[in-house]
Amino acid sequence: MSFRYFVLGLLTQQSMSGYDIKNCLENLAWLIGSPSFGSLYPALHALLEDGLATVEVVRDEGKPMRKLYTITEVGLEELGRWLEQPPEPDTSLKTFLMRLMLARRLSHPWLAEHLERRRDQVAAEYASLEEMAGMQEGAGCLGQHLAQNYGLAVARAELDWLNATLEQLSEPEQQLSLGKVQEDATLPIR
Amino acid sequence: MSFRYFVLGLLTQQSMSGYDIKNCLENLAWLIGSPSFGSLYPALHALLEDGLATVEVVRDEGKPMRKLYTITEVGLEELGRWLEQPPEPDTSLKTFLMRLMLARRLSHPWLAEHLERRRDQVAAEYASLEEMAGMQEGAGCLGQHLAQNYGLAVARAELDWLNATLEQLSEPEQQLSLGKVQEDATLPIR
DNA sequence: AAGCGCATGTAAAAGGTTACATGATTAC
DNA sequence: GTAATCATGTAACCTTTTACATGCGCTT
Repeated sequence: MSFRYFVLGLLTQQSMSGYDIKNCLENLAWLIGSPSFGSLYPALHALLEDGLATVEVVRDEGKPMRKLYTITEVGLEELGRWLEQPPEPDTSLKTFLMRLMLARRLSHPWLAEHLERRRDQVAAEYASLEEMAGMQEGAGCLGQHLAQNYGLAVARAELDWLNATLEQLSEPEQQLSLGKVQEDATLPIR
Repeated sequence: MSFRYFVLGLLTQQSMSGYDIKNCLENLAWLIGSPSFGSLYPALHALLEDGLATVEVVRDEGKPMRKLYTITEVGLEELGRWLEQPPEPDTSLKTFLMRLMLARRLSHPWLAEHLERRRDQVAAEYASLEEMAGMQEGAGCLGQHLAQNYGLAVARAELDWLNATLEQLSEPEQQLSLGKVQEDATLPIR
């Protein structure tokens, strides 16, 4: 399950509690989904058991107790292995974005490869949708026509973004126009 | 589970076997996913049990036996009920597209409402992503920056498409530029 | 006769959600 | 004192995938 690794990746940015993680994923639920506590807490327990993270009970005055999870060395290695896992023909936007979000831990060439892979996948989907649309040539019922158009529009937007970003990446002096980006910045938790 | 109703909806276009359905969804796996046989066949059995569909064993010469599923009157009613179900704050593109694909069975005003609902949802997500991006103002680490941009680009494309389509819908004489659309056209199965 | 594409199906396992249970603290 | 927010956790349930099992008919 990839959520497990994504959560592990989030811990590289900041030690967090289950509640923190939930809050920080809530904002992105649309893009990558947000797990329920019923799966999040067990996932954290599993990270502990596998030695990929450690806990520390924190007692801030005037606040309920929290359990801060921190990634371990072993966790970092395991995460690295997941991030650099080969091909994986996964068409899901979700998985792509989960890895993209952890880009800080990615080498520059790996990032480019990640984006290129996505571009190739989307391009293939785009072509197959176009072919489907061509096959029906004015036929095809309303719903399918609409759904195909929708899919084509989204795919086109993805391809444009990917191509533009890859181009920026290939100009090393530009650094993606992200000169101001702080390497240690974190997701807003609440 | 919405897949069940979607499968039922596909049967309104054509009587199909489980294998047919799988093939015809494979093309759209990118957009709405394709269930495995392990869930598809049981789903079809369930439709039978509930009287929403009937089977007929077909033996074409020189071919293995197939089970053709056909939607019943009761199935049509049940499907109608599902399609017209109220709000449902579902942000998933998948569910939206599943219903959109069955648009033929939707009344014109219902279709517009369906699109408007999606537009409102996407607009809300867009706003919240923009707000998040604003909060970080040049901060935020590379990955989050990229993921947010990606999400914004996709949302923008969706909004453009939805607005354009809604506009076309509001010009009744245009009929969505789909004058040639055949009401009885079907999805290509293989 | 071996292998492949068609075609259907089941059982075990994995993964997730829902609903529930608990408890501290703050605001009204 | 009671509702709301913070915070963690468990168990029952539902769904889905994975892996397996089966069999026809065509081609080599």
